[in-house]
Amino acid sequence: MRVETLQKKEGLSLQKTIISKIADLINFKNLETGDKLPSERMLSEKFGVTRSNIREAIQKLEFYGILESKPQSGTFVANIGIVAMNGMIEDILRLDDPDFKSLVETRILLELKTVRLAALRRTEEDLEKMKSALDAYTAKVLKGEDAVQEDLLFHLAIAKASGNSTMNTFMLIITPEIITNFEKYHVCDKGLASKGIDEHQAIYDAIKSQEPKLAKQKMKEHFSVLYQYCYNI
Amino acid sequence: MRVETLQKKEGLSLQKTIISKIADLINFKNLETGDKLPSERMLSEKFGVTRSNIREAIQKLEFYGILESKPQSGTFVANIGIVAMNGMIEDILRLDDPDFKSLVETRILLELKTVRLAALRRTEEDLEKMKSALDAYTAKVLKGEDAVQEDLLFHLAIAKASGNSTMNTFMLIITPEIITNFEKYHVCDKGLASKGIDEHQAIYDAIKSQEPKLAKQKMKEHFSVLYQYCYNI
DNA sequence: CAAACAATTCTGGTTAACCAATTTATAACA
DNA sequence: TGTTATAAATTGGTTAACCAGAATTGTTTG
Repeated sequence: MRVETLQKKEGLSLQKTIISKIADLINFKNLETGDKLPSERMLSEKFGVTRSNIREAIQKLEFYGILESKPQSGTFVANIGIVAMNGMIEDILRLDDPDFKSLVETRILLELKTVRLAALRRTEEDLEKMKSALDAYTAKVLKGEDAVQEDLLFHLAIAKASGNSTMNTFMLIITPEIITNFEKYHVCDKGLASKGIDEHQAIYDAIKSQEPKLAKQKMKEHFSVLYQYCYNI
Repeated sequence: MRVETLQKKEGLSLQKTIISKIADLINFKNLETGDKLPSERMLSEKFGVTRSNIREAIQKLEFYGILESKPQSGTFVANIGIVAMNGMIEDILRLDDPDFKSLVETRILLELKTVRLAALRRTEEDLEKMKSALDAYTAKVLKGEDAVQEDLLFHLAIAKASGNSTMNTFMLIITPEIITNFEKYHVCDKGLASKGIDEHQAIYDAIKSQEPKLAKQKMKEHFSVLYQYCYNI
């Protein structure tokens, strides 16, 4: 276990080293938007690491939109400028793993927005999805079973109904970590389950009747426990 | 170009097919949290695709926290339950590429929060970072040059100062796309550049003097043009 | 001298063989 | 029979060879 973690950290810091070296290279050689990077093979030799290491680093920089790989051609500096690139790489290198409070804080922010948008934009199909998720949640709770998953599926259905694909994606990204941490820390109290049903129902009704402010208000009430966790403790 | 796009789409739909098949497999075999998936080799044979394809699909599901690969052991269903998994996979499969308006809408939401948090939590070091980004932006604008990058670096510095690593990451994710689309659609008007300096300065001052509400208000004013683009046009 | 063509080199992507660690099966011993 | 020790098979990860296509260079021809 300790070895695995260590290796992972070593691997991560190796990747960071490579990213940093690539950034240095771009700066030192004054590469500009659209210029071609040295080939992966050349970089791997130059830095004394394997081509796989280089590829991983490049792929990460590609994910953040800094580089762009074209098959059978080369890897190029994307059309964000050098200044932005340097700033972003600096940020990427110092990125910490998200802590749970950051996650919750972000979730609350996102959901207060998605629920408002959902109330404005939801289609009939969206309503059906939310309804079935809500029913599944209610059924589980009434049986006295754990319903964290169904809970979050209802919230994801709202995100979907918001019509904002970026927020939908972000909700998908943070949801699994929320689930695991919820179970780990036992944040949610089972005694509040039946209360949860009413709250969900109220949110659903507000979305159905297309009242954005009411929907946001109901969501806020639903999050009151989370608020406490996030800011009071 | 058309061929490349087509191939990419084919590759993407192939991946979606595989993801879908993996989900079917988990459901059909009633695999539960912690259970082991068939080996990559077996899956590749079963689905009639290469192991690389399988690995990519698994990695994507790993990114969303649905699966978990352990070296020299196997790939396992993560400890989010089956119900949540099915819901999430459904969402993942239908995820569209984010449109620009979603992006802008999300950016506005994030920044109105990060600027508030930054006003509350900023350290002296954060202030220095923001100041230097601000100076770089001002200098460029006064020289009459394009300063989209410096602009966004200032905003990223604010995200950093918010102390919320999740929001910081999300800002990093959407920033490159914002930059390229800004340049493509010429959303920002150069005539407004000097106005931008004042607005940035006002935001910085509010953060420095730790006035969250004022900071949010100033950011809102700064975004007025974006608001118009996002909701009026 | 310039333009068109051909062959060679170089590119990122892909595939298959390899590796070390793990798990399982087998056997030997108490 | 139960337990431990050992060997064989299986795992995800890694590496290196391979591929098709793009880019470049060199040659030839008008």
